[in-house]
Amino acid sequence: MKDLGESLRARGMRLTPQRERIIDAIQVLGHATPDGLAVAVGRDGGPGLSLSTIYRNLEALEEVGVVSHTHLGHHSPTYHLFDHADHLHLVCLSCGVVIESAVTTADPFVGNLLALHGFVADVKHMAIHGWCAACSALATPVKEP
Amino acid sequence: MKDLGESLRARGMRLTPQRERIIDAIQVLGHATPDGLAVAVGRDGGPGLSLSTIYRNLEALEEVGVVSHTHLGHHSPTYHLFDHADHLHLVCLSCGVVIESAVTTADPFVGNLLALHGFVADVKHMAIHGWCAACSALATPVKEP
DNA sequence: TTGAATGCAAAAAATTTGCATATTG
DNA sequence: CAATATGCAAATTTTTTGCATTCAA
Repeated sequence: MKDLGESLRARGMRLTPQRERIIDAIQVLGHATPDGLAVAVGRDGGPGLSLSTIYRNLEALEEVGVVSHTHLGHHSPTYHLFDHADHLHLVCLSCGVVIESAVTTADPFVGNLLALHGFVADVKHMAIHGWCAACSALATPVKEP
Repeated sequence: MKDLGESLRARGMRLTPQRERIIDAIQVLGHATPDGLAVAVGRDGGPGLSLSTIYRNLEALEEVGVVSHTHLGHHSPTYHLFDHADHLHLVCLSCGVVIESAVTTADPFVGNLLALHGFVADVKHMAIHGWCAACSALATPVKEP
């Protein structure tokens, strides 16, 4: 990632301490939900951040390309650093575990979609749901998280 | 789909007019969000249904296996008849169009996931995001719906 | 008749917005 | 100094829940 301050300034945005703390927290957490971030940021020594600041900044940072988000399930959009975005997410509907897999795993599928529909797929954006090895062995699929 | 009334009764559930109207509306709409259903059901001649009735029944009907839902995006879980569930959804991040594709399109991908991770994928449950032919031609990807 | 289902209103959760104040560049 | 960000509180939006009443079987 280039210099964060510059990327922001290039767009008329500013580098505030809040933004730095949010990024640090995302880095520590790997995948972070907005209110998971609120909690994490509260633990970094500084004062807590307002939820609205978090929401607004996630949006801003995403625009600048520093973070991106994925939908792991019903509720949670989760954010991660853009650098760390190069994998797709497998979410177990039974136990909720999140597995990361190389994007290349999806290459043949992505190729099919392009060939058949002219559709350029971003497989990373939404998680793939299903059942992990352990849970599918038990063969007792349960409801969604 | 076998007899709906029986499937319900077999589980101690009842076949109410509301449930029939909800199913009819889903059939008409193809893909329906909870409050899209509220509107649609309001147009079928009868009185409107309470939103809570709709939510509760979608859950009930899903348990019985009559309908299932998919996440097309941030917000909307969308419901369809189980019969109509045999395709995966491609959602354009730019124009929002929803394309349906055969599940077999994903077979190689699903096979990879099973081989690499022992993960049994349900590719239908979450939509695949990306850019449709028209929008990717314009090469101006925009934000999420 | 009796337990399941409905409707309404109130409660929760998750985001978004308005606005005065503080801060960055 | 000017314009962007912040914090707080209030407004939205979406879904869930409690409870008295109604209705299917």
